[in-house]
Amino acid sequence: MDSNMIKTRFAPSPTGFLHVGGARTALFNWLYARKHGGQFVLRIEDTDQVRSTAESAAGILSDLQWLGLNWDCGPQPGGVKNEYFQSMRLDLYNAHLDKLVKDRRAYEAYETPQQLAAMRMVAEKMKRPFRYRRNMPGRAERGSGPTVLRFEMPFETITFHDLILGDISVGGEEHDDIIIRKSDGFPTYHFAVVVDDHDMGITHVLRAQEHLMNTPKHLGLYQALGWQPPAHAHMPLVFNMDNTKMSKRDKTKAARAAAAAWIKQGHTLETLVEKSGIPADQLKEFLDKKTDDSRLAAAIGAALAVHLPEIDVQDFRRSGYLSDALLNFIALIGWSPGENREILSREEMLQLFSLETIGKTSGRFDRKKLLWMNGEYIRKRSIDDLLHDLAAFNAVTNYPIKHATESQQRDLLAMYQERTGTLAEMAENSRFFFEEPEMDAAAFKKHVESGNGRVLLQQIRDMLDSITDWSKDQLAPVIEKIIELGEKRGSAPQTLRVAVCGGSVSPPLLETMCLLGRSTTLARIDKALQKTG
RNA sequence: GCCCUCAUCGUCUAGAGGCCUAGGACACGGGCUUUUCACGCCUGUAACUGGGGUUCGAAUCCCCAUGAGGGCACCA
Repeated sequence: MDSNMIKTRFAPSPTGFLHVGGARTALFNWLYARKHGGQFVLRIEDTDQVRSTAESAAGILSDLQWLGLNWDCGPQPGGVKNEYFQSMRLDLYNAHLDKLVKDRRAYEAYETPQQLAAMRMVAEKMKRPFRYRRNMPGRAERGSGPTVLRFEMPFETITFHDLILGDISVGGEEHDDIIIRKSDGFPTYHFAVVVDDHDMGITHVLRAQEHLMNTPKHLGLYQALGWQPPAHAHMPLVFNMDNTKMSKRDKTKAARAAAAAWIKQGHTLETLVEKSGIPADQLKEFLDKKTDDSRLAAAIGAALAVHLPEIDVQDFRRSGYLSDALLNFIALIGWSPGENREILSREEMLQLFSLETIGKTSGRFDRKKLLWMNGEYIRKRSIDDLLHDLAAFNAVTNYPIKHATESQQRDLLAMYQERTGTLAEMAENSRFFFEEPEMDAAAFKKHVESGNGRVLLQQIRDMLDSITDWSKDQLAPVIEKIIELGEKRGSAPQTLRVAVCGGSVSPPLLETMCLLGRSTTLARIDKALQKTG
């Protein structure tokens, strides 16, 4: 192995789903490693015993796989915990912890959380920042509280060169002696990252700017352990359009608002319990903001047919975004390939990517642009590729298109490719192919009931009925004739469309009726005729 | 409160002292095309946060102000 080989990592904590921000961090690390023929490591930072779950780790792996961000070292999808889970590396951390204690760089501290809170309060009253230091007065006595290990930070200015932001300096008086081993015996994040990044030979740490102020702490640890630190690069953050942080709370907030609006309309809580399938007590807790479970938010959103903002990678997948489009869009927040390039394949991204072209300013997540880009991807893609995308989409959703045959799916993809922004939009709009549509009353009134709609429809029915071979070739000339029917060009096809599709919008009638088949088409026309009585 | 970072159209961005009358894309407006909805094509509106320097010349360099964001946990 080349000792100069570049090695990056993505190190999520398994306390929830993979967030788009995390996906971007993973992407940039992946790009950097792949571009330079290096390695990309995936490490699960599960040192928080309370919040970490195996389920969440598995979800992160599958989201990364969906995005196509493959890793060279890391957990095995579907496998048991291996050495890329921090909870499996306690011996290693303890060995280095012991060494720091022996070197007198780490020491025990005994304050209770309450005592620490009180100390912070005092500092705040004095309008001074609270810094825990070994030589500070009033430290708790041994045995008086839980035992943690703290690292004695040097009292000196720490300067480092960030590959994106340039030189960053933090004065000695700003540091404090961070906890490196918690009272439960687990290392804290700060300690575990340093040990692991060193142990795994990570050469470049590319992470979000929210970690910028952690870097001096980590550098202090590297120095104390006698290790060469990796290069650091802090990327700009991504926000919502209103400049708020993108978080799962956006989903719960939207769901609560929808529920409140529903109840305000005069509906009862019980009907919501029924519609959403959420037990009453859980629903109440959620609405009272006692829990932030995004699953409940999703159930409420589905029950009330309101769209919740996508935040996690799987939200975007369920909404019918293609992984390539999502990746492309995410890459362009904070990075510009130059030359006015925007739509980029993975290969092109790899070719154009560099740390120098990553910007410094934080960006906003413009869903409208993502929607446009997703449409571009759908339009440019082959039906074969779209079929794969659709399969991945169907695996996590439950629209009727899920149960369609491959040939039907192909036909639908061909029909909707030019007129849909997402697979979910297509799945929703194509419902009428599979189930009897609920008639759009306004459209029915306008195009079928009023004027000579009924007469036109009867005429159309007769013309269609005479077709023996229900094929595109036979249907095409008939549709041409239908277009000319009636006094206003185009009004007859609308009458037919409403009768057959249940609304005034559908793909072109030729393809639509072809896929629908003769008997269904005629039956729906008959039903519409009957309805006009 | 303290520390750190950032600052070009509504949004993502190009721009490394003269190529800037500031370019591209999304969004928005107008038009063409059209069996609906879209797609597509043409076209328009729209920005260098403010103030001081430096320089023959500043969106670009420096300083200050302002604004925005991040960090200050036994979370990562």
